[in-house]
Amino acid sequence: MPKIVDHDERREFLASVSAELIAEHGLERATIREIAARTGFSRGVIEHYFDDKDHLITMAVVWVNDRYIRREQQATAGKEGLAALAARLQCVLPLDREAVQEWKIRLRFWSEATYHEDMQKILGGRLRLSRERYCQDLRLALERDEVAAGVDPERAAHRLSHVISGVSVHALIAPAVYNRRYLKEFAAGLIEELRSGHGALPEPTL
Amino acid sequence: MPKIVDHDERREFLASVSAELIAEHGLERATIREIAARTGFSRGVIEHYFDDKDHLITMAVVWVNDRYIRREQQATAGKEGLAALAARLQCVLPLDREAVQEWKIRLRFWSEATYHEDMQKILGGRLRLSRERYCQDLRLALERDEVAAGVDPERAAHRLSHVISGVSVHALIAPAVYNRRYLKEFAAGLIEELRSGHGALPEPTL
Amino acid sequence: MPKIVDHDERREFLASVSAELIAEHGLERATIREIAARTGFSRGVIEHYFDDKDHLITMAVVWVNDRYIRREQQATAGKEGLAALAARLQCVLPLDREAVQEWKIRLRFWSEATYHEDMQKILGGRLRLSRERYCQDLRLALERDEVAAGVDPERAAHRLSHVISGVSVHALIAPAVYNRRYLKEFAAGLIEELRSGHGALPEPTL
Amino acid sequence: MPKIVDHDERREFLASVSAELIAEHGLERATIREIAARTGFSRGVIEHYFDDKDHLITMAVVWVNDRYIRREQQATAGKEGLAALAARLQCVLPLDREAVQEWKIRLRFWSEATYHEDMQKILGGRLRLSRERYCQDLRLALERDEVAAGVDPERAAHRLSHVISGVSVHALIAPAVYNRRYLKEFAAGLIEELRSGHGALPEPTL
DNA sequence: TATGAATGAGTGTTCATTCAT
DNA sequence: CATGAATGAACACTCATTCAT
Repeated sequence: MPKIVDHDERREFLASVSAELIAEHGLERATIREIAARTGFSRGVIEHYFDDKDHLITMAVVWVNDRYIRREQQATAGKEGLAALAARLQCVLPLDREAVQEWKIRLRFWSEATYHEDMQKILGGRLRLSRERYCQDLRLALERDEVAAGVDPERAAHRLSHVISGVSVHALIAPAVYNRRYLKEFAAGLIEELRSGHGALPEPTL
Repeated sequence: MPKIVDHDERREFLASVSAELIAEHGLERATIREIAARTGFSRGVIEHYFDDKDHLITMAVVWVNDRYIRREQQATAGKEGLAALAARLQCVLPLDREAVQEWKIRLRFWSEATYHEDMQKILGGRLRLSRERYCQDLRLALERDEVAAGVDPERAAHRLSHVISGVSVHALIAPAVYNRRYLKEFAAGLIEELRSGHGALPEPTL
Repeated sequence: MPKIVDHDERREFLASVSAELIAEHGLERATIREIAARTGFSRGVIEHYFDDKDHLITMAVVWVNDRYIRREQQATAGKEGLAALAARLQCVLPLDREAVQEWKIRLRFWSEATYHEDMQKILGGRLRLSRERYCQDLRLALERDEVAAGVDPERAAHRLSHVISGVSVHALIAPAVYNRRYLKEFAAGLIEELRSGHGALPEPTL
Repeated sequence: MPKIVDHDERREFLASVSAELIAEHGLERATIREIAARTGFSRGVIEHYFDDKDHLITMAVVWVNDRYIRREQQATAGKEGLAALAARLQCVLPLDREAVQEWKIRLRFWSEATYHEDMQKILGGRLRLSRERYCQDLRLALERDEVAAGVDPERAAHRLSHVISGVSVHALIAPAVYNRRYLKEFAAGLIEELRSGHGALPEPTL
């Protein structure tokens, strides 16, 4: 019998190393050679676990997202409404190594999605899902009177989604300005804004 | 008698074609070969105008930014305060081909800036400059009572910057959802919010 | 208790699948991986039955020839002279799937024999044997006055061998022209020619 | 100005070296690396002259055929009828190094044509053309009474084509038996047969 | 006996870059 | 000034083969 190897585990390991590499030095340096070198495996071993490089990269993207989702679920476990939303914010903003890594990778593949329709579908879908989670939190928060009555959960969720992406991306390219402290205050500000109803955006008068 | 060639013009032309290529098919396909083929120049001519590929790419980034700045200056000429801010929004949001192209390129190089310090410095600087322009608009708007008194121009400028980046990037990866109409309404909403003072963010209670 | 496996049978099976693959997609695609995938065996099992890939390929060639010989023996059983020769023709010409497969493989390995002496020895030997079978048929046919008296069996056998190879190979590369009907008429023509003595080649006047 | 290189000449040179390599060690060893090594160029140079390997190989095949056609034209210049046919035979049969080389390559690509439709079309077309040249010779020979009246030029041309391919291929795999002397006598026999009318094949009685 | 994990050589290809002309 | 010939490094990928289990 051959050496027993947990394929899924190994696949996950390789995907995680790929993700690390992408976050560290960019997608272009995430070559099979480099990944093999980092993992200590030979180049050929990767073909055992992935059809080709595309598959590997895709799995790296999936792995990063899965990790993020898991983190978010853990952080929001038992929470609802505004508390859950606050937890989500803590999770998604690039406040720790993992979240920073995730944003670097997200940024790279958002760029990729610009001219790859498949990627656009995947990443666009994820964007929608995360926005829907925000929306659900807001709806529950509204029911519980945790947020001002004037807040439109749909619009606010869109707005939150934008502002989170914006500030996170900015934190990557201007980390001195948009540092941990800034991000934390920013997150607190967002929550407070919803609570006070300042986030109840007026209908634009076109 | 040497052929008379306007070096700067040609350099700019080459940079513009590079930018086009990057926006169209990604940085990876913006090879010297492809640029040479598109411009009709020989591969060798490119090294005359650029030290190496990095230089060429950098100039493409510069070119895109210059074009954007020029557009913004044209759009805001003679305007001040909230009107200028509104004009800036119209300019920067991916509402037309040029702005979309710019965002595609920006997105790609923001990703690059993640692990290239030089690029981070350049792009971080630009981010600051554009934020300062927003801030200046807001200050003038405050003086003229175009925006609610409670608005903190600094904080609002940061916030604007984030939300603009966020919605623009989202428009690239989910163009069906964040389409032209959405963006236009969104821009109008932002202006209205400032005017009405809903954008006057409360201090977060940490 | 060890699993009981008929080694020869399995070896033959593997060889036959290899032959199939060679005929279908060429020698280059007859990889161990592909053979393993087609047979359902693991890659490793193949090395148990064959020293290396060369051995496997050689056995595929042997298998194809064996199959052909068996077919020819069946077809000529109880026949002698011109009747046997006609049967041989029906057997060897690419008139059915099996014969076509055989010719594809033969053609590929004749090419191989061009620069591999071992293969040349094997295939050259087979060529001689098949020619000798033709010759023997002709000798008997002469004894029985089935063919014209002037026919030199040696020379005619050589000639038959050439023309059979030629028309068969041509049928592979121009199947529209050299179709089943052509081949059948051609075979009949060859027999008729021997019968009538038109095949009694004059000595060349050098 | 760059070094001036005759592209066609260089392309032809590279194609000829490829053809040589194919004839010597088979298509599989005709790698770009090996070709580059033989020519003394670097690997990269080949991309200057050929789109990809397929192009290179195709040109090698074309080159071989062109050379053969040129040789045939030279040999048949000023000749007609049976004399031209005899000259063609001298040319095509593997009597010298060049013709042997051509047959080795032909054989390899005939095998390829077995499962590549494009190649089948090309090689099938060439087969037809060469047969038509035989046919034309025969028609003229008939007009001049160089061949027996009963000869059907169409049928004889097909037959010639087959037998030439057959004996040539056999000469490659059994060179000891089908040596130069055999081939020469064989060619003479073919001509004599046509002259004497023995080649006037009777209609098969199906 | 059988498996499949692991290896590493070899392939075509793309590319930035150098440099003689 | 400008060309494009030439180079060689790097890449993904395929494959036969080895070997511990």
